[in-house]
Amino acid sequence: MIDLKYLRDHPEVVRLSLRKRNHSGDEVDAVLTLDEEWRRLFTRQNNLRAEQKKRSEEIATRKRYKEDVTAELAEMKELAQHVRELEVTLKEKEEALQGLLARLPNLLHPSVPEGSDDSANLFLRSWGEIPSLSFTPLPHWELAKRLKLFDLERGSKVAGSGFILYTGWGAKLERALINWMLDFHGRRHGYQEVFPPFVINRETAFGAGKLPDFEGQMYTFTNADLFLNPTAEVPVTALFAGETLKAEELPLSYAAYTACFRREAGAAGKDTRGLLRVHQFDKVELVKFTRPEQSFDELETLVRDAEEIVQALELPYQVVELCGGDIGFGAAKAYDINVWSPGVGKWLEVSSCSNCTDFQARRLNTRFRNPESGKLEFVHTLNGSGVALPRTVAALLENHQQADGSVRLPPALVPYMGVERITSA
RNA sequence: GGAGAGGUGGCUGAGCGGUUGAAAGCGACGGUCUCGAAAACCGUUAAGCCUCAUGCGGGGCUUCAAGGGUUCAAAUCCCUUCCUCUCCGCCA
Repeated sequence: MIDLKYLRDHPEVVRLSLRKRNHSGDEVDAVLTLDEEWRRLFTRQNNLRAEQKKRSEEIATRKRYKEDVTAELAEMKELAQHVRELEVTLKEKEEALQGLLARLPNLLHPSVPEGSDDSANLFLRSWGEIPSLSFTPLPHWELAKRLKLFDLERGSKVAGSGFILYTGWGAKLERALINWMLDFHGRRHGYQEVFPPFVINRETAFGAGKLPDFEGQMYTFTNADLFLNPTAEVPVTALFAGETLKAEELPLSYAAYTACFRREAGAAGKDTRGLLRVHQFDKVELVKFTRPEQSFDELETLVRDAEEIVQALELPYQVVELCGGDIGFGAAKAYDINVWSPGVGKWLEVSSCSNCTDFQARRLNTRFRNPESGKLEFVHTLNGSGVALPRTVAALLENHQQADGSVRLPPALVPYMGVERITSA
């Protein structure tokens, strides 16, 4: 949520930020108009309530002296009715205003590049060499078939297309990667491990910015008002909703594994083969709660932490900064990590790291007391994949495939897998 | 799922429908005392919003799990929902 007061004082800044995101910016005027109406009504109601309270107290005193108050009670009845009516219209206005505000994306950091889609994302750096193989690299679904790593048909049979059944070494690799990533972030970068629920309620989904506009991307239940979690960012960011964190313990860093569920409605075809786009996937997510002045520095270390994962997996990657048109709803600034996939011949997004500034914290009401000012302030929240598994597995298989059809495992994974390579035997 | 108990400020915990935004205690902060500290004593100690002044600040409204209702007036009465605890049932 954007700060309404800020929007009032700096409508131009908000408008420009919206335009950078391919919005018209007219939302700002709608908010301002509604806000003015609301304030007018609010002041009126405020004054009426003050009168009501004052006269109620008078009635209380007069009754104590056994005076007759029937005339007053009649008048007050009318006043109470008036207040009630005003309350209803005020509430309508307020809900409309909140509705508009809840749909405004976060303010972009001024450094975010201009651009309407991912083609305008800014290349920052790359790491590793694209392997030059003596043979034609196979795509991961082909390797998986030969090595019996996952079974797309049977996954479809039990749940539907886009739900993967991992088998044998494929299943073990999935488990190994999860354990290794959690250990890695815990030991090397000091993230505290949490294992959140895989379902989230409405408040949590709203707080993270997934509602009201992205409800369609989540799986819902017919017999409970819950959602299957689309990313661990949602439950972990909401951990301290309504709480006040201690300034001295910030920044707080958490690493969480969850399965992630996404409807990906309408997505089918060439970009969705194998593990490229699925309805359920595993992900280790990194979440930070920071003081406002730290958050952009923390974003840099967050990306580096995620990069170390793909480095240890020996996967060539590039880091790009997302442009205004490609950046997520809650993010003020974001980076993607894309690994090279020789079998598919594409860069695959395996991580997205965002600074959501106070956008989610305001929705969730997660604050800290600033020791300098003594005031309560919203924390900043950050999240980043560290990293998402399916495309990482795809890139791992494709980059480390050998001429003999086996797949070499990077040293980091060997202790977790118990073997140095995956073979069909 | 059934039965019961309960949800009040940072915490513990009072609260006959009418100066109770809320006693008391603890904690925290400030002060007195002290060379310093402890103890003792004194004081301060919720948040959000609107508005005036915009330097401190002033005025008003809201908030006692959440939502609705009764009433001139609700922490207090009624209804619904959520959560916690105990017992039962079911279950890996």
